[in-house]
Amino acid sequence: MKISELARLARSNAETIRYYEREGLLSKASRSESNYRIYTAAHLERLIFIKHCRNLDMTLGEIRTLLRFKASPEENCGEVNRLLDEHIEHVVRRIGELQELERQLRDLRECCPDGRQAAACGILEGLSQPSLEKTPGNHVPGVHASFANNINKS
Amino acid sequence: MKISELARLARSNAETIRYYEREGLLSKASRSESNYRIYTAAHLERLIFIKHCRNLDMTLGEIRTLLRFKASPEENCGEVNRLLDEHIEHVVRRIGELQELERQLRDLRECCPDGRQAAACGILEGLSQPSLEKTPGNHVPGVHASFANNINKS
DNA sequence: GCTTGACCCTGTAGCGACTCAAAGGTTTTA
DNA sequence: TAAAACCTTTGAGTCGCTACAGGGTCAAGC
Ligand SMILES: [Zn+2]
Ligand SMILES: [Zn+2]
Ligand SMILES: [Zn+2]
Ligand SMILES: [Zn+2]
Repeated sequence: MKISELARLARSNAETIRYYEREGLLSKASRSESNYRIYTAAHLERLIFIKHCRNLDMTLGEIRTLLRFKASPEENCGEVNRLLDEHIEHVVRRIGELQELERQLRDLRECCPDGRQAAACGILEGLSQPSLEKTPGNHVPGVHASFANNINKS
Repeated sequence: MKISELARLARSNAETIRYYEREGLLSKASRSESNYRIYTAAHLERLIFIKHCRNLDMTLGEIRTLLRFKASPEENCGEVNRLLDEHIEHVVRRIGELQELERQLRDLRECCPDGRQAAACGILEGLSQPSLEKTPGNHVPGVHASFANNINKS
């Protein structure tokens, strides 16, 4: 099959598939006479696997590790289980950060229940106070970014 | 003061400050004879405001809006309050997505409580099943990315 | 006076995981 | 036969920084 059919079957899209090939997640497809990529059922299976992992918010690095284990079925899967445990920890930690964030935001929101002049807005005022800085290791964009981003000193 | 002192006082760093200037969040500093940026207390105040907003995981776009209101104190702050409500919604939605993710990950983890051969690993097997696709609008990297990213068709 | 080191500047590239568009080649359909 | 619908490569854009590289400036110590 050609790339757009593979994309349709995996509910992915062609550009993502080419990207995965560049990144080495998907092995290079064979080519037709006119240089079109030709895929097999094995490619589809692998792409679906990747998609499931991405649905679970794993990084491509984590997925690469899982794929290595899929490729060597005789090895012990302890590392797979450990990877999943760690990833669960990534998600749990991020949930905690966001819950703390929600608390802070709701506190702030209560500073201005009604519409006033901006000069008297409790929210703008609250954001100007130096007291808000207590947040520990937050403002993390993604589930993983808490580790990548927090190499800042702050 | 020069840029690194501003950075120290705001617990930020010089490169970020220059980036904010490029992005128009911080007004251009005046320059010394030797072309160094020279900052005032007003810059510090504004930078601290920005930092608080970032600590609350707002985007630079959201922050830009808030800064506009700070700059025009006679306007009604209803839009500020609305922006905050929407941002709280961003966070709440992301928490929900991540909780669903955590459930799915824990389900998957239970498929392989012990270390086996990778060929028999319940996790690798679970990820290969086509059943996992139920997740609705997920695999979203950040609090906001759920809106930016989900313009994909999937 | 001279060197060292700590600053400062601009400009560019990189991160992750794509997404989009340009500019062209091929295949299918009307 | 011509238009539409594919396919190809390449390069740039997203977000919020961070990290160079390759320079200029400045204060202190010798
Ligand atoms: Zn993870
Ligand atoms: Zn208000
Ligand atoms: Zn928001
Ligand atoms: Zn296992």
